[in-house]
Amino acid sequence: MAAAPDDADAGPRTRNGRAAERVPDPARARRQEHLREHNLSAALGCVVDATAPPSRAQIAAATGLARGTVTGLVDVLIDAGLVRELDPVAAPRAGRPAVPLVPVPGRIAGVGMEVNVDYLGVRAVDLAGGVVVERVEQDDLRGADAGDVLDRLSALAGPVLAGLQADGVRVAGTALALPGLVDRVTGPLRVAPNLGWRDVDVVARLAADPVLAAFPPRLANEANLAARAEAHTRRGAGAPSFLYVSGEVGVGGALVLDGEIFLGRHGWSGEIGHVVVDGSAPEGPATLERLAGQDAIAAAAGLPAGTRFADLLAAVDAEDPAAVAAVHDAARWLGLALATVANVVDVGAVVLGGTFGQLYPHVEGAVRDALDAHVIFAPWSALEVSRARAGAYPAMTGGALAVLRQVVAEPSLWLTPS
Amino acid sequence: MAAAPDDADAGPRTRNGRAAERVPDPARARRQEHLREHNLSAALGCVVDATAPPSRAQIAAATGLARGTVTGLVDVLIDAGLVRELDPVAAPRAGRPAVPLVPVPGRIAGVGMEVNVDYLGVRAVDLAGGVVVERVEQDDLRGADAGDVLDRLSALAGPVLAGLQADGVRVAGTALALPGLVDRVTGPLRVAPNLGWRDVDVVARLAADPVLAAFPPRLANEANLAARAEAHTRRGAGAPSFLYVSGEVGVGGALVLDGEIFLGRHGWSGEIGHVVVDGSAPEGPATLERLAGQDAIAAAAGLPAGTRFADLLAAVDAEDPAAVAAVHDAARWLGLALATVANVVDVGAVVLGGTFGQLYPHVEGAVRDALDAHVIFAPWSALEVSRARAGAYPAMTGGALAVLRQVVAEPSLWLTPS
DNA sequence: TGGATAAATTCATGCCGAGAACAAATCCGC
DNA sequence: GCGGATTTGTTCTCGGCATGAATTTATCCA
Repeated sequence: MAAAPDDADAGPRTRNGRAAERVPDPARARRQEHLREHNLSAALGCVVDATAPPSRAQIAAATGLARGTVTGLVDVLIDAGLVRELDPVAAPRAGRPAVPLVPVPGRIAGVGMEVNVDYLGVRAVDLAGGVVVERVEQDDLRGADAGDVLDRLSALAGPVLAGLQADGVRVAGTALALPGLVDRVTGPLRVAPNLGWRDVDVVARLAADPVLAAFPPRLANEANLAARAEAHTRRGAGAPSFLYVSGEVGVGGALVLDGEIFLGRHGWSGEIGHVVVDGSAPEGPATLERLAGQDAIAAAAGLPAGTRFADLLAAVDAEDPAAVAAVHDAARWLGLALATVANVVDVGAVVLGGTFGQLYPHVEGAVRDALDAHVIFAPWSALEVSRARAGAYPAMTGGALAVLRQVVAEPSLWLTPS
Repeated sequence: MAAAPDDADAGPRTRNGRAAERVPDPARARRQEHLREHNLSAALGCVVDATAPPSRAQIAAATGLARGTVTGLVDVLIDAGLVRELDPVAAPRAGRPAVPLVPVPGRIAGVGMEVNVDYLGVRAVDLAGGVVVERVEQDDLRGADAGDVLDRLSALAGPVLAGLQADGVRVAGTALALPGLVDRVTGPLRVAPNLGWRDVDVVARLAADPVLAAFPPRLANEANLAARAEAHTRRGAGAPSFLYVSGEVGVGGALVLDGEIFLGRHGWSGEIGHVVVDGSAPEGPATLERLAGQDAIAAAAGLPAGTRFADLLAAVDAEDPAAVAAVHDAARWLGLALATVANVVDVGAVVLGGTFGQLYPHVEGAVRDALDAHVIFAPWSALEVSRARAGAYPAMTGGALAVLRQVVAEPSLWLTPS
């Protein structure tokens, strides 16, 4: 097990190969130097992930470190320009007021890019979680040439990166979300059915752009990154765990466990669209995507092939009986698939995003019913069902956050202001 | 060179009184001491998990620690009686011969117990992985009173525990495997359908036995523990990851990721028997267990209800056409369920245990076909399919190993020979 | 205004891993 | 058979770093 120099990966590996977490991971503190790194990471993580700016004392309490130790760690982070003090806030109690600590905004940014069926775009997020800049172009990219589209993405993202650097923002890296199967590191895109892409060396193509060449993107599945953004918005009371469903033209998904995306060997986990829910369908075993994908719903609703989602949504909101029934049917299949997954991974919540999020009022009931009926542990612990709250283009945000997570995981790489 | 100037740690290293005061342990006594604990654990883990006895130098290489550091760690483990040196083995190369290190056999044991539909038993395994003692009783326990069965288990396991202690074996703890839904720690058994149990406070009942009362068992699902044993036999080239299927009367399963059992929130993961594979079945959505459980196969084979598995196996081995067809059909459903799970968790291998292991030659083909056809990433990375190799009653072994894992995880608790 | 309370800092202490030097034990070529 | 090469294991010094107590700072409250 040598060093593993690929730090573009999903974080440092422990002896188990699992992604390292912030606080409760004893497996990483192997050497003395790693001890320091680990504690720096824990302190920075407290500041970055907190919903309210923590004081040094709160960091000490959260990490279990001595207060004096935290003082030293925070000094380092402040000197590096990663963290800044706010003015002390008078508390409604006796004692010296705490000094709130926040990530320095606009200092370090992660850049998330996305190519999807209907749009492509780029979004930069700083350590404080704020959107620094974003560009999105709407277009129907089904069947478009992969090279052309990637060149177009370069033209969009290159100036954004250049602009960030010109403004003195350090770019921590980039990530690219794609609606298909991509290897977890930087391997080629295997297949993106709804784009019509197959075996595309995305990174090489983007490297043709001189600016992007300096920031080779981590590739990831669109649903996985969207789930990361969702996990970010739901942090707070501990790291959330849920099953995320991202309906687009296809049906994607991701598994979030304790705030971490579960990637699996290659990063191909969460393909809930390929869950087989009807094994005795006349044309052969049918997957969820075939029964509840956008095209299937439109067809069942009596809408012409190639109907845009907006039209379907309009029909449903107008309470067109066929459309409502079609959505309800799809929701039932979705519920069955989710119940299946829940039985296998024992997760406590389901989050519906993408088109299913937009159709939420019309799918929630059927999904709940299916879960209650088919999840074996439902009588003791019912699954929570909710709607995605990460906002528009969550995969772009998720990609940026994935990059920023590297900064938090290894703060020592960012201590020298370059 | 063990021994050395013994005068042993007559006093616990007189840490200047600090040791005594550290006992309170505020939530998490952190860092510095955890570093030592972690490295001790890593060293012991190397010795325990290795397939060939490692030398100090190999431990240093595997953990990344300095050789001198490893010397110190190993000294502690040897003094504690957890590890022992073997005679140096002349190597076919230059250099001082390495001193192989092995766990001391028969010194510390984990005890795994199991209650299943057809038998109950207990097995003790020591740190070296050897079976110290075991007792199994065959009986049909379907519908038997839970209290009676647990008393019987007490009568079986109590003397085993007493005997171990009489022989000077330190019992690290006990685990109990059950064919049902149990909370991951020691919560009550929620439901074990094939035993006909529901909401049984297993731990309390076992505590009625004075010997067992001192070793309250960790409860776990039978398939989960069987998978742990399977992972143990498959260690070697790194920690294995696979999807384990345990066919008994029902169909259970477990997810093994990097050598660890994936438990989920409550320990209810892996219930592959409740995967919905035929959502449009006439009587309502059908689970894998309903279509490929033992009773379903027997019925499809034209055998009377309540047929014993041995009779089914005999019919299949005799190439009874109905039986072969029934098994093949079940295998197809199994393959669909496994493909579904693989699409969601991106794992690279499938291991068939329990009855599916015994039927392996008759199910392998259909399972492979289904996986190839329905796993989205199969064209790039086909799933390996293999048969369980952990031997008889794997859940008992897995339970014992689960207990021993605690010893490896926190060696400091076992340093004082008590 | 002084005491209580809490946050943050300072500092002496000691644990622990790193790394180098050294000792031990073997193989190999001459 | 002898010396050098090689690898394992031990010893020892050094320095990093967390710790915990004492101290300082800053506010609230009676």
